[in-house]
Amino acid sequence: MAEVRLPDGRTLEVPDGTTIRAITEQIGPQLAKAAVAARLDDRLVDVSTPVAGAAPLTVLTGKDPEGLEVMRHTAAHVMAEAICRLWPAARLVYGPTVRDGFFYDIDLDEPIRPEDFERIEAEMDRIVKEDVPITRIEMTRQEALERVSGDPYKTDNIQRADGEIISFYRHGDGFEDLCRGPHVPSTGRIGAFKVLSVAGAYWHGDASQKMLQRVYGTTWPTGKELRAYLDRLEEARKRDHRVLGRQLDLFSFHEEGPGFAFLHPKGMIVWNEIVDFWREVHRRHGYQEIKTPILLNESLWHRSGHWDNYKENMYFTVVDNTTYAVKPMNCPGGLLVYKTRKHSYREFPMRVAELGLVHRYEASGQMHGLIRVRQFTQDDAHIFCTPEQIEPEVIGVIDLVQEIYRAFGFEEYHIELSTKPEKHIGSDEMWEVATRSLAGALEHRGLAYQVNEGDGAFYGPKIDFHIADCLGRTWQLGTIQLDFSMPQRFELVFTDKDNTEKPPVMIHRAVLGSLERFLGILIEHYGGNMPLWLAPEQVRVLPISEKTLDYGQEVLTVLQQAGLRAELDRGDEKIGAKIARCHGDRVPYMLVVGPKEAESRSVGVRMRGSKATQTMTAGAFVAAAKEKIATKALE
RNA sequence: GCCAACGUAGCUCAACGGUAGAGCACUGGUUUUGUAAACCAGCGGUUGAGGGUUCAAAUCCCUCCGUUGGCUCCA
Repeated sequence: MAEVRLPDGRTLEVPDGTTIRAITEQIGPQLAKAAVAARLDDRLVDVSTPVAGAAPLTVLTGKDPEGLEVMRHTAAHVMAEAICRLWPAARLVYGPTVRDGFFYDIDLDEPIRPEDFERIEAEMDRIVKEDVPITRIEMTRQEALERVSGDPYKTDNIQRADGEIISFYRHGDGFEDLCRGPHVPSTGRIGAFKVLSVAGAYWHGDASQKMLQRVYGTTWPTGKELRAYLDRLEEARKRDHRVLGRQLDLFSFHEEGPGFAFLHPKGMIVWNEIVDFWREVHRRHGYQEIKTPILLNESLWHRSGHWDNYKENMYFTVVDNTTYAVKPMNCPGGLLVYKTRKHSYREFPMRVAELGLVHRYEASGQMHGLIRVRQFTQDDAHIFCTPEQIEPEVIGVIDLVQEIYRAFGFEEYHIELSTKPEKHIGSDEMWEVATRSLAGALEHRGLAYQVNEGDGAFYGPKIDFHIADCLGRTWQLGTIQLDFSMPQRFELVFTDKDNTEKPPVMIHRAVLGSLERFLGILIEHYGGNMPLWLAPEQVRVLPISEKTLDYGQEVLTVLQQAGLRAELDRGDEKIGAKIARCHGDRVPYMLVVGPKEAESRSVGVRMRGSKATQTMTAGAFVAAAKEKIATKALE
């Protein structure tokens, strides 16, 4: 007899070899109908799996995250079959689930186009209606290799698979695919699906390999959930910083300068507020600030190693037969400043910041609004210190990063530690010491992090801070990079206690990363609704009619005298229209002034996003607003 | 850079072989308004650029530029 323990604590005794499906039938017809897969003894399995011995069993339905993932995985297979029916020449490569959906990589010379999606969905519908059982076939690795012989992709997949038992899944008569599983019991059980997009993807993510067609889709337990998901996507697009940037007149891009952002007056207000705050925090954390040139002689870049390691991302210009590079990084210039005089251990740690404008040539396909550009301002700093000071300094930077992110309301970010890449300078020993110090600092602060082997900068390992945009794509903001190489290349020294000259350790770090990117992420984070301290226009005075325009002007003067960024709506529209426009412009406060308010010398305060109004004196409003600004209230 | 799609008025979109149209914005006028968009009129386009096919091209074909979604690469 087998003994399965259910999540509610019950134990069921069934004969060995009883399938999970039979057990679900025993528990209840509802569950039997809803079951898509199961977790048996901590393994994800098909419901057709027989049980033996004693094991915990959790039956999964589309409501469980794991069950939904199984549905999505099966949906990928169903889509693959549909595509194979429509394009018999298609070769299947790899079809995993991703967040909120799945994709299948397909090798097919004829392009699959968005107008084909309906045909694919119709064919999938047919497969779903057929509702054929999905069965698992197991065999040895050798048998599996023979079964797929001639198919380079599946052969490769088998060679990469773990374990000696290789499984295939088959549904209907013809369709079979190499797969670890598990899958839902039949093709009728994949929920409400939609084919979303198609894009090129290199085999194994290697640009030297063939480009495959990656077809993306999603599926949800019910049509209602599918529609809710599509609505969410639609909503997310409204938060897109490129859309809001145009709508709110913050910035623009032009064909004349692809990848170079033009900041408009309102965008500059946000920018300057960020910079003011940044300077205040950095002064408090013991940073000095410098500014170095954008164009520097090519020879400097030979010395720094950028010529050998970064040339393809750099811009150059020739004047008087001399080649200058447009700086892609601020460090070499900062090192020239360091070398203008002797340094003592007493100055260390020396924290030198620079809001440096850098240019990096990015291939055309990777630009993305403000988030990925060819010219950006790094909130850079270089910390010169002794080896003993590395860990406390890195901890200090981590604390600084957390303080600044918190001020903007960023609670969700993740941390990555990147190690030695193939193309690098410096000895293996240096890399090891540097990498250990970074990990040590993270562990000291008890922060979880993910290791990216081989993803470091060419001069040292790094810690990166990543934040997601409106569509869930994550981007790197802050970074802490250790560098034992650059000081050697530039023969930097400091005089130590024992009166000998030694090379300092250099830490490159950025908190916001790129101001442009940060601004983009910030816009999406707030959906354009900037907190009061950042809002380009903080208050708008709305007269009920021209009759109270004069009083409105008076209130405006009070607001402006108090240092608030305020405007007066002089239009002759009705008050409802003026309010609607304020919402569109994302103005945090609306002050309605009509005859009543003029009479009592007050203002009717209405907050963005709310219907409630409150009457108070202009002075009381100013005091409350200034308090919010001073504390950088997030509302 | 690669794969696919897209590019029409300032913005959002329509017209899909027969000499470009709407809403919003903008300008002028009417209205003098009480809490999420009053009314009328006007202005506005060598349809991203260049070439080709055709009696005729926004529409079909080619090249380039830009943008979008991915891949690769990075802040």
